[in-house]
Amino acid sequence: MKTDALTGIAGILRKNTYKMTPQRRAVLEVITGSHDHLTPQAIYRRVQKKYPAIGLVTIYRTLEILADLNLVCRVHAEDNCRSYLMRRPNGHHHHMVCKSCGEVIDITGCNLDELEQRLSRETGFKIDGHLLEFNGHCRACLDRGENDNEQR
Amino acid sequence: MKTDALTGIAGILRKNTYKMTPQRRAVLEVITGSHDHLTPQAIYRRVQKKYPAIGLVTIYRTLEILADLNLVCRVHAEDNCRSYLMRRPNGHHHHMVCKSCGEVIDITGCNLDELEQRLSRETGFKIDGHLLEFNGHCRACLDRGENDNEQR
DNA sequence: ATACCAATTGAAAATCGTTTTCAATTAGAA
DNA sequence: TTCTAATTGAAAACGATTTTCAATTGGTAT
Repeated sequence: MKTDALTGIAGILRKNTYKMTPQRRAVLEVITGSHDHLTPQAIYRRVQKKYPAIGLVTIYRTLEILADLNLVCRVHAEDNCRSYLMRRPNGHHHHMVCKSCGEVIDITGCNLDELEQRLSRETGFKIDGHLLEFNGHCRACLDRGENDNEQR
Repeated sequence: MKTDALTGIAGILRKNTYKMTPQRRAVLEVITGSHDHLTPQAIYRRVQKKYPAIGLVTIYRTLEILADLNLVCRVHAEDNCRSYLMRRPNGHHHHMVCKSCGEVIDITGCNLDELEQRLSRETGFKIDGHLLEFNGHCRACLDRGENDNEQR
């Protein structure tokens, strides 16, 4: 499964004149292996365990490419404006983020279309899109006290 | 009207052991006078026209206080994670931002409660809040070509 | 297998936004 | 007017991100 996904991604990269390198593979493994949203720094630290020579710049560059190709999502939390997540559903979706552990749940089917249409009609705005994220605490964190600190 | 609002704010500041200074008044005049969301830099540039000696640090410090007192809103847009806006409706609301001119329209009544309740029920999450913003182009910009560049 | 070229890499420096430090100034209560 | 705590601006510190550049490497063509 993991290998399949990565070779698939390798193909997508090649199609766009990008190359699959061990560094990029390591970054992808970290992102794929996490259900949390991770900052570039967090990804860096994790990748270093498997690939100590990697540079932080490479993380940034890889993330930029992956985001351009829509392979990863960039999450905008209130506190932390930049972290990344493997793109799981293919279509339009949003995220619900646990403030304690960083767990992210995908949400498909936001019912904002009718609101958008109403707003458009009332204000004359042409609405291109929206940014929607829910934040709170997941069941597991609630159960064990929910007072954990933010993960970085 | 302008003077009234500012003296009202002066009172709120005093109640919280803050002082009303010419610098803070200048910042407030800029924010009050704009219907766009403004970055600290943008506010700085505008305030400088009336008050050239002001320091950028003062802008940051003033914004922090005003946001703490809930007198201004901090807006998180996709591109720009930090800009400020006079707080207009008092309760829960969101913004619709024009990508061309920066015009902001307040939206009260997002119908997300039922979605939140459903998600909560289905996933066990305790949802604290959400981040919602619409972006697009306002009527005026559409009419005159809509190709303007981003404002900073 | 080999050669080749464009893409990629890491280190260091540059840049940007933001925060901290500090000594001098100022608002506003007494 | 006096006094004190709050405020100010400059400079330095800081952290995140980007740019520059010479050296390396992936993958296609041979």
